[in-house]
Amino acid sequence: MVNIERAIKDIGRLKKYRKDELLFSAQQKADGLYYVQSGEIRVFKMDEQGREVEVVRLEPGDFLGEAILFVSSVFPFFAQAVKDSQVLFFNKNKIFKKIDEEPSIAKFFLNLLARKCIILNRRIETLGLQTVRKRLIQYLLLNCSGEQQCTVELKTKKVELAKIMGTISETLSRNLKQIQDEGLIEVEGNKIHIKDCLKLRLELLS
Amino acid sequence: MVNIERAIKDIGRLKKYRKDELLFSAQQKADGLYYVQSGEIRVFKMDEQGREVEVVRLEPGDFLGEAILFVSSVFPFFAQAVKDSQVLFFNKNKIFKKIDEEPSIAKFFLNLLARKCIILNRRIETLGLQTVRKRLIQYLLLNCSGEQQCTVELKTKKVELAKIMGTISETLSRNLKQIQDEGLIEVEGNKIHIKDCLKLRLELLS
DNA sequence: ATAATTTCTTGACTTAAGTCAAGGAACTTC
DNA sequence: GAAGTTCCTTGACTTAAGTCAAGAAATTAT
Repeated sequence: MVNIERAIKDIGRLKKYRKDELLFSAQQKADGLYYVQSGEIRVFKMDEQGREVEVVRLEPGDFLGEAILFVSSVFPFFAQAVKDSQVLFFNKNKIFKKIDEEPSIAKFFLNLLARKCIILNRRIETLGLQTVRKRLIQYLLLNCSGEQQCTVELKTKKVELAKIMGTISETLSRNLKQIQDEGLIEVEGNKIHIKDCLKLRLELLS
Repeated sequence: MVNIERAIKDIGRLKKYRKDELLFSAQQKADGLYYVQSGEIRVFKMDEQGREVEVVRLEPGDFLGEAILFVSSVFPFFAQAVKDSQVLFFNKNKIFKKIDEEPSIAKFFLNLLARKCIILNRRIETLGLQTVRKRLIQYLLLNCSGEQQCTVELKTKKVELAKIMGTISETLSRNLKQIQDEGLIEVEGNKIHIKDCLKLRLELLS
């Protein structure tokens, strides 16, 4: 597996972006995919009113554009460096050529896409929960280490987190406060300490 | 592309299921993936209270278990034939062997998974909308032909559809009625006729 | 066809979530 | 370190959605 990753990195071309610089815009031709090596990337869309809506935030180790690569030809969103960042860019044609030579490369990407599907399915299950409270608790549980006591660090602003959970920042704020008042979590800036993971999980049942 | 599909079908083993028969249960070892040729398959989970929660309903041409195949080893859900059905079963090992011989097989599955990711992303966007009304409209628009006037046929019971949209059947019912009263759609059993696709789309902006 | 389920709709009511507005906390910038 | 942003929280209020209960409508079974 280490060899495959090495082989894959060999196809990549290193690109550097300064803070706030765009990696690409929506509607731009998608001729490859990206792998974040350092820094932080913000992926967002524009809604009808022209406001930016964050889709996801990427950290070192994350891929971007995998799905589009094998299906469509233009990016459906924008990508922007939040900090100075280094990414590897993989050209579509190079990858396809490499797959012909080396099938394990294909398996790597199959695994990558499959994992993505699983993550997306989890998010769908989360969003399907009926109350913001439950969606929030589920979100915390999915993003924590799973230990009895642990900490979830929010990488986005609360407005964005609210949007991701299908609500607004005020409601998110109130729910966080309520769960905190019940002694289940402790909010400290963008860190949320979970006091008792198991107890929190039980909240989803009621 | 036709050849690839033929090559893939050659690896598959035909399996027949009678109405209500289970294809597999949750926690069962996932040693392959399925392709629906005829009939209808219901995929569902069990929630904490032991109630069945439908995940998706599959029709001829649909795949099942693609993502799990390349990642995990057990199915996270149940699959059951709604009608007498014929499916092709693809053994995991056979697929992996075939990929080594024939890279285009890999590309087929890459495409399959990538499409799946895109569909899942759409569902996430739908679920992220704040009102049931908007989620419902978005759902209709995503499942219609796109023509000015068209019909969406609901394949599931309304309780299930409600769950998929993160709400309950009563709320779904009321929303459908309201949109109908506004003259945008016409509900006729499990068929929903869209009177004016463009007008309906405009509803998402407000 | 008739009866028996099951599924869908509707009404009255409760609860959760969104809106608007204001103030406070935490960053930036100079 | 003060001024200016931007982001977060809180309160009062409105609107949307969930709950419970009853009855229609549609299926399925007899």
